[in-house]
Amino acid sequence: MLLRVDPLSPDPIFEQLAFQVKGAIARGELGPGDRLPSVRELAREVGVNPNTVVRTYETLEAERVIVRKQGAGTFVGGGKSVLAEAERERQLAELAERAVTEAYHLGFEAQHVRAAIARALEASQLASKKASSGRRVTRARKRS
Amino acid sequence: MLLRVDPLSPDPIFEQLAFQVKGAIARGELGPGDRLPSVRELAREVGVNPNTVVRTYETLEAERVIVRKQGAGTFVGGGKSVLAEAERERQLAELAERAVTEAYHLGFEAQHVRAAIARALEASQLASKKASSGRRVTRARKRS
Amino acid sequence: MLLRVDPLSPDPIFEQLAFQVKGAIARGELGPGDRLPSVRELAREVGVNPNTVVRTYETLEAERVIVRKQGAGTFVGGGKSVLAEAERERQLAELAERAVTEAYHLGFEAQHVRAAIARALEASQLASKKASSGRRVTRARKRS
Amino acid sequence: MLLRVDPLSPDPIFEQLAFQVKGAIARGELGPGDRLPSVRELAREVGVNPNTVVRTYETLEAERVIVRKQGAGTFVGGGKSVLAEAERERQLAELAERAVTEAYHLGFEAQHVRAAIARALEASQLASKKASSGRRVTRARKRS
DNA sequence: GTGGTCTAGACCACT
DNA sequence: GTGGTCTAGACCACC
Repeated sequence: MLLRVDPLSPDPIFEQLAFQVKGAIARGELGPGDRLPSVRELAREVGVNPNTVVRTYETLEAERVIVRKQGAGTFVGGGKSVLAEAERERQLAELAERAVTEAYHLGFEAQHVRAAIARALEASQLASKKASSGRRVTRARKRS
Repeated sequence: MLLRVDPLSPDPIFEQLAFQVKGAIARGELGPGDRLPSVRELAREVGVNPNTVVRTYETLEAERVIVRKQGAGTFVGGGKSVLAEAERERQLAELAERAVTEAYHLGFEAQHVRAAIARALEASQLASKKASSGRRVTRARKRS
Repeated sequence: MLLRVDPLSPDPIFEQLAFQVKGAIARGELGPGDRLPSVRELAREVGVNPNTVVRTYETLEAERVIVRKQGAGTFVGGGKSVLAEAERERQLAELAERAVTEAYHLGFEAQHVRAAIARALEASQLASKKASSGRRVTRARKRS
Repeated sequence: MLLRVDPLSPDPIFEQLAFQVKGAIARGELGPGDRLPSVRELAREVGVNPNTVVRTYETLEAERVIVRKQGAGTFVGGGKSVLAEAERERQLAELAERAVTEAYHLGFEAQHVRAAIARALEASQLASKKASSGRRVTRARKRS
């Protein structure tokens, strides 16, 4: 897994890292049980303060994306959302509305939005019907 | 137009308000030339400091969504994006990737994401082929 | 970098400061990645309220001239315009017309305007064909 | 003379009008002694409050561009700047620096700036060596 | 330490 | 009346 930070981005570093980890999982590059780098290791790799990596892992753990085990390390979680069905639906609707509103103000039309979403889905695990087997194939390829 | 703020949200108040204005425009509830509430009026309505509303309007003006005219009021702008094509495409791709990644971690699959986007598009101006006439129809309906 | 404000100017303080920062960048005294004074430091130096400096930095960030990074500082941005070609041309034509009209009413003739523009170009990064190397030379000189 | 205001412009209306009058003079469409519309007439033509036109004429009179004569009307002035030589030079240098700095941040190079200035000069009275005769020719043509 | 947000309240400029 | 600017001072988030 290769993470990098863009020092010219307005987004906080810990958020950039957290989003990249979530993206790697969504693309199948990382799966349940996979071990993440230690705080010190990752901090050295991307050249940031260890505190910032700690913040990244705290954020991801709060979202149940990863689990940190004392003395053992940090691992990708099972991927099950712990939210109630209604809350999940609400968040999905909200992020969809957010995307559509922003796209509207960028001057795009419905077809462009659908195409962009299709491309993003294609790049993710969500493209294939059988997500779990698809993920393993991807990872096997990367390791060969 | 009815705006409200959630004081418990991690998003700043001025951004909550700005997004709601952008949403109202995207849904066609507000169109080019329409007048927004005065700074003091909106501040009173939602119970925040006038400076916070000023901040909201500043943000929206910087994005070319509205224009503020001293002594006259604040109005919805023309709506044309002034960004280069490459930048617009980049922002569209980024917001699509973001939406898909978040949806994945909420446990949704491709079909759910497409459906949510479809619903959001339906609620927006982007649903109809002829956006400008669509807006007028929507507003006419509200008045009948 | 030495900034100062003229309290008697009709231009607002935050704009005076913003223009001086843009000028320093255009002259090559500041380049991509360089750090600007902290909000509190600059506020103390020029004798204004920190909020006014925040306003300056917000304005410059909205124009993509600088980036503000919470906890880290404020830095000069990459410098690439994200505006569409047509918009850039429109703004260039407008500022040229404005300059020429003002010069006319000051009683100057074409040759004076061309000479003044030539002098201003000479003092900027735009004088040399290779802008990026030119900047480094300028800064190296300042340090010797 | 045809003046118009852009309600979507962020510039104050009185400034838009004042700049257009100065532009018409710089282009030779108006010359010394020519009569400007009355306040009420101009206010009706462009559809603004008479107070705004009063403000426009006050601004132009303060800059010695026009003269208002009680009961007679408002006329274009002689065009002589009343500023000291040093102050005129300072203002010319400042407006040139302003234009160059803005052009730099729009991503233009020296040649583009020179070309834009050349085009603006061409559209103005400053293009011809003999400004006064050139102006009269232009006006004669318009009236024929 | 850095920037980010918000309140409170003043005074000015424009229509 | 409208928006525009500035000060003062508080508290929070990030590194």
